[in-house]
Amino acid sequence: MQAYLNDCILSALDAMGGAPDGFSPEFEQPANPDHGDLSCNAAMQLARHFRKSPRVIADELAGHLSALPLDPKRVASVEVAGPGFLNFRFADAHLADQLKQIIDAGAAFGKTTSGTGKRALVEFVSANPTGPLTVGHGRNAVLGDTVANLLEWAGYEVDREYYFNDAGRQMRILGESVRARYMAHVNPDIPTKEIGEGEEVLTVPEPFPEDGYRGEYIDAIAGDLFETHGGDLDTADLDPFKKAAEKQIFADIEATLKRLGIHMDSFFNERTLYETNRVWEIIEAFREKNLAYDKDGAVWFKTTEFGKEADTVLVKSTGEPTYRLPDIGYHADKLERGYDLCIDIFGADHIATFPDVLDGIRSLGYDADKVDVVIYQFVTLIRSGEPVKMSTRKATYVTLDELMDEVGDDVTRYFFLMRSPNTHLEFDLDLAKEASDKNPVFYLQYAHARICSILRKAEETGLSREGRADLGLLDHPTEQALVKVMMDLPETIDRAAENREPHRLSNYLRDVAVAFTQFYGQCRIIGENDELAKARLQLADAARQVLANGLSVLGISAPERM
RNA sequence: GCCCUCGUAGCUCAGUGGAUAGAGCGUUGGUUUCCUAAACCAUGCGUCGCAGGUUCGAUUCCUGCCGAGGGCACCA
Repeated sequence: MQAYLNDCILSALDAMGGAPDGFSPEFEQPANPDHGDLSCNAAMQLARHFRKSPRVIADELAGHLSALPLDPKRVASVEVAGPGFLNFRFADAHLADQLKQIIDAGAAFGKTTSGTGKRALVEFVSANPTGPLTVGHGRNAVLGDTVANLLEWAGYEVDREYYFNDAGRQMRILGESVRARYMAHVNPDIPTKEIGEGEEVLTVPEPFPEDGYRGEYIDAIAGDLFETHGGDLDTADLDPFKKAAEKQIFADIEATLKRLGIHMDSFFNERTLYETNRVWEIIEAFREKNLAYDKDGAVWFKTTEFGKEADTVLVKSTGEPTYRLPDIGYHADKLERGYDLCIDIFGADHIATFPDVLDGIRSLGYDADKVDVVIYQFVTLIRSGEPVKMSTRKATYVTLDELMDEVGDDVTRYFFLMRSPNTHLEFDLDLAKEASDKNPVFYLQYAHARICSILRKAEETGLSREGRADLGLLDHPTEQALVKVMMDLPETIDRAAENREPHRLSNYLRDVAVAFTQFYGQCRIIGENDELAKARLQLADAARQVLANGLSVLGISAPERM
């Protein structure tokens, strides 16, 4: 429709002496229904060009448009309003036609082709296996998975990847923490000590590292080791403890993700980048380009070349690379795998780190424009009106599993998706628990369940929705409003995918549910004459389909009964 | 000090350079012989942080200031 009107306006402009090169009219859906179904601001844009007031230009445009003339099956009216808007009203036949298209597309309605033929990789979660996923990881996980879903609906072929490192300092401390707990299982009389200060004081076995992991899961892993091996494990060797912890924690992480409906296509271990020598090859490449040099026993990256205030370290004097080096290698690897788009989902604390990585891969000759970073702001947990400070190591956190136990899987996903990624998310636990039945997600699901109920009841009364119906009978304002909002699903998905902003879809689905509920409140289906009932049944079924499609993109269930 | 994000209704937040800035929650009142009341209808709620600039037009873009959060390690 917009393409059609675009052409019409351009030919009208030709008749008026032509528009400037490269001009294309802008369209928008007016917020106020009195302003029609689609409005165009061409007259205002061209005020300077024609040296006339927008109002006059709009009148002339409208005149030429009616002389074309406009297809009466699509456009019912065009009028000039406000400072010079051209407001178009769609013909009823057009709406019926759109509804038919929604019905025919069915479960595929909403899919677009903007990414067709392109491959995308979404990297998310990427937590090192040092503890259970927390609420903070939850936002990352749900955001990443939903962005991936959106890209799939926009036509991309999408892979989901989890990047991790099981070799660093954190993992060593993890192993030491488990080992100390294990030693206490073997010898319950082992000397203890106190670590931490104030309210955070914890009594631990003597070998427990000062900054060790305090969570109960550590002791559970140690307990399992003791049950399996008794006291036979050699505590001089840290490796078995680290391995056992990693294995168990990864299993827990995967189980949590599965509960959220998330499946990773691949796990990428940072170690690979060392085994293939890629990181050292990158350093050599940088040296050749005069972007790396030695100083104080470390290898430095000349980030000043890219406008930074200071150079940064690539390899510490201990010989251990900083995160930058493997990250550059990892992104190079992704791009070599042929992806057209690589998306990273990062918390706001990583906001300053990725420019180095992008500069790095760009200077290696890769197309850094294919990398897109989604930054989300932190989740602030509120418990009893107080913010909860979270630390994995101190075990003052709420796990994702606990959250799902409290509020349910669908609410958890929806909560993380209902706000823009770049706003701080205030998560009031008490509110989420106590008032969970007031969560908007239920409103969407309820609308879906209600339609399913109507469809069941219609079937019982022998009313069929199969076959041809006269959709032109749907002329009630609430029916037309519903069709109009349903038509927007593909564009909403496209925009949400393009901007990596799932909340656009959450908000949209609420609009659909509202439009359906208003229709439901004013129009009956069962009990009307057969022709009208059938048309309305198909309309309701289409609304059900739109809700179901949208919810599936969000990864939220669409129940048939509630 | 420098960088990033945010500042919109009592609260939590939407808002594509456009017309009278929206929704949920909360407030108050009403609605059920009727396809799900987990609902609907009505109701009030605003110096869009402040000041400039660009524009026919700015909550939206630019600059400065104020405020909140995050980041500025040989941590990730």
